[in-house]
Amino acid sequence: MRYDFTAIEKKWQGIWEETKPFAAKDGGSKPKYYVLIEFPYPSGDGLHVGHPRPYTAMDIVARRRRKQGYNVLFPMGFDAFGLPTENYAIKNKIHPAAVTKKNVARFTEQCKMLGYSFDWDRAVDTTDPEYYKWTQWIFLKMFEKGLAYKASVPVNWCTSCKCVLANEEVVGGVCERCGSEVTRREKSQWMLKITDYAERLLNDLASVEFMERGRAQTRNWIGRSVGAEVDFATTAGDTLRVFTTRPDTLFGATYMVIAPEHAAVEKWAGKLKNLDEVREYQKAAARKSDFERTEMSKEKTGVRLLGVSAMNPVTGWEIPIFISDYVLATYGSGAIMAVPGHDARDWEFAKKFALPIAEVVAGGDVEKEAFTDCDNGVMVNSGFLNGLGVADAKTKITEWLTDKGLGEGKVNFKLRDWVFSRQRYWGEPIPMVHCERCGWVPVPEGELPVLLPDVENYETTDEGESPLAAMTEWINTPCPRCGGEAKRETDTMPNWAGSNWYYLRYVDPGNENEIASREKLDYWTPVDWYNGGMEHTTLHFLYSRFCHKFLYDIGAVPTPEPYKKRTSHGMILGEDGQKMSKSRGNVINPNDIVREYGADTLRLYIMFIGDFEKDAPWSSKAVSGCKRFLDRVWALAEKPRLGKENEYSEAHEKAIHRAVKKVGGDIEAMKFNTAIAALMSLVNNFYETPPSRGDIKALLSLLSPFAPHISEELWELQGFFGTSAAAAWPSYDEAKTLDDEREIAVQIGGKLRGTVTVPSGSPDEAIIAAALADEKIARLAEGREIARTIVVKDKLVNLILK
RNA sequence: GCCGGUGUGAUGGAAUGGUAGACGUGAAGCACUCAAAAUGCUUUGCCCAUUGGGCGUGCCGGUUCGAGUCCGGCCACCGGCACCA
Repeated sequence: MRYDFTAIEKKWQGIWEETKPFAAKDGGSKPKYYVLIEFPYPSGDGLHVGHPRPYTAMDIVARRRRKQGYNVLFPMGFDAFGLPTENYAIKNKIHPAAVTKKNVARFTEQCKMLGYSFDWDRAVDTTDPEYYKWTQWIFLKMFEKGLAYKASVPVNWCTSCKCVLANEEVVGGVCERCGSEVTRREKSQWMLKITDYAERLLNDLASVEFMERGRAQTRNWIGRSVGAEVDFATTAGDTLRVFTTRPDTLFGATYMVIAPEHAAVEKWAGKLKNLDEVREYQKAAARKSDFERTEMSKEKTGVRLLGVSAMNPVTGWEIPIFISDYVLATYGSGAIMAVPGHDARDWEFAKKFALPIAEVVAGGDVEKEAFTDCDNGVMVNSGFLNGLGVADAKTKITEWLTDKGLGEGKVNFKLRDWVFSRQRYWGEPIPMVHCERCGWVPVPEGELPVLLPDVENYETTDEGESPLAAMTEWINTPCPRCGGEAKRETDTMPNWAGSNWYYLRYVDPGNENEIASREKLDYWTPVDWYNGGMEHTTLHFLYSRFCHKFLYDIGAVPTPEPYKKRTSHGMILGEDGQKMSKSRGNVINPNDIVREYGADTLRLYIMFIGDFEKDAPWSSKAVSGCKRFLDRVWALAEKPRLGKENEYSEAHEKAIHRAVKKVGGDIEAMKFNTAIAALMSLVNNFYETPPSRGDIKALLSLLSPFAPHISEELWELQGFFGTSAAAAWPSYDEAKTLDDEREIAVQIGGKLRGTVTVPSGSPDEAIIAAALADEKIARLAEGREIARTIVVKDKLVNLILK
């Protein structure tokens, strides 16, 4: 009989649909294990061949865990709010909810086609009001705790999406989603105080198992720096506060620079003798896009404020103040003390404006260039700091500043608060009401969810207002506090809002009274293993950790971190080695592969394709290698075999024990490619010496997480007990993985000169004797004294000759 | 510039400091076949050669009996951050 993958896969998918063998039970005697993949955005294009990589990987983990006796939760859902759906709806004049429904149905069907063991009864959809009710509830709680606030801030505005973007969504000066230009706009926006959690998000990363690449990326993004704030008195009679990481160089501060937007300019306007010039510079800076402003190669510009100057608190010098766009308004206090002797940017600026450059750490030549690499230097020209090392000087000056009330130690972060408003339709309404009398008032919890109303037009207005702004009867609502006239917030949440907490909902998806019951959260959380894309490290992954920590603080969840272990996969590239895209015409559709080779072959190939963490180009040719492997398995296992079901043949016992060890270990290390290679080797062995019934059973049990349909079919054909999915993962005996005899490499002076075969575990002397007994080795060693021998048990002997 | 990662046959990629190139693709050959496909088996890093030997993991050094692996210094590519004081 031929391997009819189409019929087999259809048959088993039908059985799984009906008997739900992968449904997770809340509680029980087995240990729990929560496996999570990032739920997809159900786009109109359907599943991309990139999706099956993480899905298959985690399906393998989930299926293996079940075989190991765990109670496994492996859920799936849809992150369905978002722009593409909205744009599609606008273009085709369909309601986004209808588009979403269709896309979700298609994704679901495709996942089922690939045989994933998701617990479909727990599927969530972020656009379901019963779901977003809780997304809104979390927002209300954040508002209650002062973590959600409305502020007028300069925001990133995507000119094409007509929408505000979070900093995380701007990549290289353009919109992460559409690649269009991003400009600055001042807008009143809901903000989330993620900065309050910066320290914890950074520190607690230590308790998450995560690759170094991801940790480093998170560290960069949070951007913690330690320094001090210092107050400089000014001739305007006030003080100017700066942040510096180098308080030790305070004696070298010869001028100050403030950002063009700094409030002090307005405050001092009356005193400035060159106000016109200053205004001109401010205007020019405002015109520039962020991207232009931050271009490094650009020459420094600035204007000196005439009429106001500052005083260096330690030297007593009167020092000039400049405005320049190399100082950012949004970091620290928007002002710096410039130490041209020890900062490259300040040095460049000082040279251009002919400002004095003071050396305060010995060792460089500050006239030639800034001496910045001076952590081990010694302080000079620095009064009471002279002779101290840089580190000691930092401590001493910070103490001194604190004593005198001139400043204090301070930690700053690059991380900014999260802009949480979007001027779009297809998102969760922000459950807030604005009342002239009471200000911003939260919608009472009992009135959640605030439903998205049906509107005629989904397009953002040209003024940048949400389509909801045109819905007067929806907008006008009594103030929940005073009952007076009030208006609803018309902005919606960004599409990250729903994905912040979805893993909590899977635990208890039908709960009408809370996010999830405490009992179920206690049982299932934290997520044991979470796999997702590297591109979400500073977006979804960071956001959801923040959200989770907040929920922990208000007692809504039992753990401070949502995920125990995080892994990431590489991209599947086109055959040309380029990113797959419609415009390049190098897109592989999983449906085509399933039709031609079957789901099991696709699953196997996508795992065999290469190192899971690295990008890998698709190869149409190489797919057939995996199909060939399954054909070979089929041909072996469809025949009746001799022997007992639960015994291995003598010929293959060792190979099987080895394969069990290798495949299991490789799955844990996400080295699926070598796990499959080990299975292929085992099958190659079976072709050399026919396997027994028990040998076949072991092979199918190991293969079952990778290629579940064919494994199940052959399992049934062989009449083995139960199903391959439910059968226990085979155990191995270390002693049985070892050969009786070992081939020992014989080196002379470190160079391989031959091999000898000795019994396993032979003592060193026996190995040396065997090596010297070898004809070739004996010849090479003849007449020369052996100065030294190195023996690596069961592996190698190295003879050092004089 | 800072942080992180990667560099191995024609090719995707394997190798806890211990026989480099597992497994797969591709290629070549043999068997089966009228023939082809499919399948099965064999070979396949480079160079010289008769046994055999030399050279090989981006480059240059070092440590070691022994280095793809560890250390120092470079080069290239990829990713993140980037005038963050």
